[in-house]
Amino acid sequence: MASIHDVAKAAGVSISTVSYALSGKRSIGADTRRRIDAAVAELGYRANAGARMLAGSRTNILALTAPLHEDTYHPAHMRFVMAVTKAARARDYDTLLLVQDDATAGLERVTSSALADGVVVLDVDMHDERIERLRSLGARSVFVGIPEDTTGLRCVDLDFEAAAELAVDRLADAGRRSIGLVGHPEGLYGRGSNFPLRFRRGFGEAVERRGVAHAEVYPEETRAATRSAVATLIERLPEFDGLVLNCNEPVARAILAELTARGIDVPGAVSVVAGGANYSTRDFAPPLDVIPLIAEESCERAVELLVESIEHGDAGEFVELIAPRYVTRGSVVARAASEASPRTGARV
Amino acid sequence: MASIHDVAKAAGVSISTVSYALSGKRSIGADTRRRIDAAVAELGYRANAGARMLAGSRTNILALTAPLHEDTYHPAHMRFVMAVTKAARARDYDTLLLVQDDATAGLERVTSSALADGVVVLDVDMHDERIERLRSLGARSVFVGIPEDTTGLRCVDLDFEAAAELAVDRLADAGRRSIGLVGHPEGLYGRGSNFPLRFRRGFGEAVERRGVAHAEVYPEETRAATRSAVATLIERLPEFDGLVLNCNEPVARAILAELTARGIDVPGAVSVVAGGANYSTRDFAPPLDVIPLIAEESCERAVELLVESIEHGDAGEFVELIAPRYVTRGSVVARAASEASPRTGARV
DNA sequence: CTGGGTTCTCGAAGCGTTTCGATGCCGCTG
DNA sequence: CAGCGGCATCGAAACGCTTCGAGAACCCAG
Repeated sequence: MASIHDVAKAAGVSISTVSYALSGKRSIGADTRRRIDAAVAELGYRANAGARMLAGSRTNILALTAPLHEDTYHPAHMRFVMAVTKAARARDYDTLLLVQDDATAGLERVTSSALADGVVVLDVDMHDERIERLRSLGARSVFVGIPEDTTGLRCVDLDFEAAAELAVDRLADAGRRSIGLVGHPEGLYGRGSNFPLRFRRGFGEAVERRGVAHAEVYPEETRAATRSAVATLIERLPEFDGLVLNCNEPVARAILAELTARGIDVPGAVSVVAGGANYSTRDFAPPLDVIPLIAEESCERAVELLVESIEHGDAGEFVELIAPRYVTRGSVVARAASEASPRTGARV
Repeated sequence: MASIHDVAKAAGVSISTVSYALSGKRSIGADTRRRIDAAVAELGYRANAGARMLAGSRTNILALTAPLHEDTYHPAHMRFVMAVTKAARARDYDTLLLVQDDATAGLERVTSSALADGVVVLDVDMHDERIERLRSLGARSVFVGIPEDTTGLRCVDLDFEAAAELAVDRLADAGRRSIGLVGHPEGLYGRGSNFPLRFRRGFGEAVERRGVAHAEVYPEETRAATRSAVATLIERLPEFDGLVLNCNEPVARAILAELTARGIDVPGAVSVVAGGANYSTRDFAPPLDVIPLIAEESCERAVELLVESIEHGDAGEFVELIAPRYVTRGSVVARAASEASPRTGARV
């Protein structure tokens, strides 16, 4: 493997000149630069990563801690992992994957051995054990998600509370007075996963503020569960006419199918909004209004901020919430004033 | 951050003694070892990764090239990524993720900069562009999957051909004479994804050998597609009485549901085997006989072989096929000899 | 012609490990 | 008691890069 030594020799210059030519940290004569570039190309030179880390005290590696839980929804999880990796590469960083038990234990390993310059934290719980670990290690990190106590942390995420409020507001604005929430499976809330809880909190505040009737269900991804979830909503909300979905794609589809099967017209009888959805609702029947959760967006921003802090050393804590965008696809319509019971009406 | 220097001073020994104590490559006096261990613990010492790479010319990092295609089935993909990462950690290796366009381009970067000691190749295509790249780089690698030309490569995977044959044989042994195959979506075969093709090849050979009627369908993951897939099988196979599934879980469930919806009795009228399935069939209705594809198994072995070659330098090419295991759950039963047309019979 | 800037290049000092010979010391054998 | 083999330890030389300080060459103003 060619070393910087070989390049220097081939170009007839010193090692340091090669280094400066490649890093661009000092000006280099045009001719010298040409000869160096030629030598690099010919030898296929690539700086040794270990040497570079040692001398430069920078690794150009980001650790990505992404634990996998029993109830993790793989497609979404994968999308975030990919998004972080892509964003890192765009800034010339590689990504080291920390999973399972190592998602926590590995943090110490990679940071205190200076294997990674920073850590991207995915799948954040409200009281995440990685927070303390990271704090005590003094490691540079960014959370994609907002835990309960953000003191000293840097966090980026979609503003799920605002997203939930936005969804409720749109439904309420359309005259919907009885709004259901289809959330994630119970377990997620139980273990403190941050975004379902934040969404639910926003939902609770919004229905309160708007003074609308409401009910929540948390179905698993099975046909039976989604079926009974719809039944529960109908039972608990006599005037059920609005629905906010904050669940994964298969559940969303199943809920919609169940409404259809019951002869409930969407959006006439029940208007529906998908909130914080990491999937497209364009090919749903009908297509749903949606407040999208775009993995690329959060992850891009998170990596950007992390890399900036690595390279320019500006620390400081912050919580950056990404404002929700509302995409209209026609699944929310004004409620016909005359209708006494929308569901009954729809059954005709 | 404490360096080996600090540890040496704290323990009152030389640097090299600390190094040998930690690596175990030379014997160390009991008392010295105790003092070193104490110093390490107290200082929270952890060897600098860059320095270790440079001096030891080993990084303890594996690159994992896992491109994501349009049609990638995320849960399965994720399972393999996780399995590789876990297996690597068990041997004290970290995993660097190479995705997207970087899945190929990144190979050169990480190997020629000596960032990784070896490469695990996932999601292998029959004519994979990474093969040539890896060959020309002379990089240590292991493929999880079997491409068309394996010259000079090391490959590990479930023996999908044998799995398909096993599935057909079991059905044929049970007297099934008209066997359908539900494969993956067309696109996968088109782009040359290796395992669906290998499974299909095995299926083709087996039905030929056993002299049974056969038909193949390749549904997408939509209700309409699975429905029409079943219709096609029935149409093409007048005596349709056996079915091999080599598709993803949602499709498998949908196919089964469709059979049920049509009043086709499983396993009586049509016996079913899931082949090369990366999901559990235990909670299917009915539970299916299965030849499982266990990500952990292939990935464990792949990493084991890769690490061994890194650490003991034994190169050499090989193709290691993991023998299929057949798990009986009762979805294959002997065909009643009297029945003329099993499907018709089942409808009663 | 001198002095002071630029601009480009170089040598050398690290960075924190691993690893290869020593070396000193011990107990044993002949 | 000399000589020898083993064990435990040490010093120093890499490993390949980055970066600092300095020097050479040149130009321009005074």
